Amino acid sequence: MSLIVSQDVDSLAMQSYSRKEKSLGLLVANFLRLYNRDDADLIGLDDAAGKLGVERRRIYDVVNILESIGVVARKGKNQYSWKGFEAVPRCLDELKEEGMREGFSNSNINNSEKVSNDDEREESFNLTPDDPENSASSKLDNKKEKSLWLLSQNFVKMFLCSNENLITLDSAAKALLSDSQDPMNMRTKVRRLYDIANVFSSMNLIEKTQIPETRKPAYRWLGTKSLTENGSSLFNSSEPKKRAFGTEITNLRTKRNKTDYSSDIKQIEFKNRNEENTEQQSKSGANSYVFGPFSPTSASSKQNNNNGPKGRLHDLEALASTYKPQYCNPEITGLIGHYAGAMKLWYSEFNRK
DNA sequence: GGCTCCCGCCACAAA
DNA sequence: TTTGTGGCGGGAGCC
Repeated sequence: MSLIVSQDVDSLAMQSYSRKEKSLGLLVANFLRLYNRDDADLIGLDDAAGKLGVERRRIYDVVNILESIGVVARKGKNQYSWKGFEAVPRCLDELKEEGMREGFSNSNINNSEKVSNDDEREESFNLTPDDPENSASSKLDNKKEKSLWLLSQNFVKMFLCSNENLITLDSAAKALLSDSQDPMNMRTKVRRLYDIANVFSSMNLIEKTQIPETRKPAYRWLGTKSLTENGSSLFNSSEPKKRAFGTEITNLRTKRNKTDYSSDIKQIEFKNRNEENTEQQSKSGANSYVFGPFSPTSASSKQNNNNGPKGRLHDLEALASTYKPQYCNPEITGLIGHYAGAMKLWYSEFNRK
């Protein structure tokens, strides 16, 4: 088996980082799948990050964008409440109304149009935008103006209020840049619009397409129909899941990531804690694995039904295949190789005796 | 080679 | 001072 393991280790090392599996779109789909259920109420950011196996920072991106269309609402520090897809149509109506008032029309998509400032978030930013003396508040104003939440709302307004069927991110960025047309600002804004577009695409609110004449990538508004019709099933936690963040790791940490064992361990622990709730359960075989002295803490209570050495060996191999990308940093894989070798020795001794 | 967008640094606010 | 929040842009994967 050590041969198998060492081959696995080698192949692991060969595997590369996959960007698609870490996308914000996929993350948001998993987020929605996680919380789109009847008993969902409060969402803790740490909890979400832990369950989805991502850094907290990414959860901020997700909730900020989702908040902009009313799926979640900020309750307080570290906490959001789940509003659900039912809240979206109403939120979009309000955004459309606002957008119309603010002049988000076809004519000013290529204008540097302003930014809305009449919303509940103002409370948390505590703005006094009319006070030029107040540099702190103007800083906040500036920050707010650049927030993902607001950018997201304005992006939606562009779709809702303009007659334009297709909107490119470039034109959106130009239209939404309130201050300058500085290329650096443009680049930054476009980056953020990519984030937002990915989230909305994964929710089927918009769809990526091309402008027929120029073949330039553009987005088309699909609206809430597919969201309200499919949303409940598409993101329903009772539905069979696709790969969920943190429950099945297929991505490797290579260049893009610092070596972070704690998150590896956290993900293992989370997986074991939640195995019974995941689709992975039946095929992983890992939940029946008896861990050795180095088992994840939460796994210790799981007992193996298959007590024979061969069964264990089989489980070990199943475990190796189930978890193999998890251990893809040199130190961890080296460690696994070491213990796999030791266990092989132990099993052969055991069989002989 | 340009497009796309993940990742995490770091500034700033809040506790 | 610590913790929470999230803007920002470098740079790497993708096409």
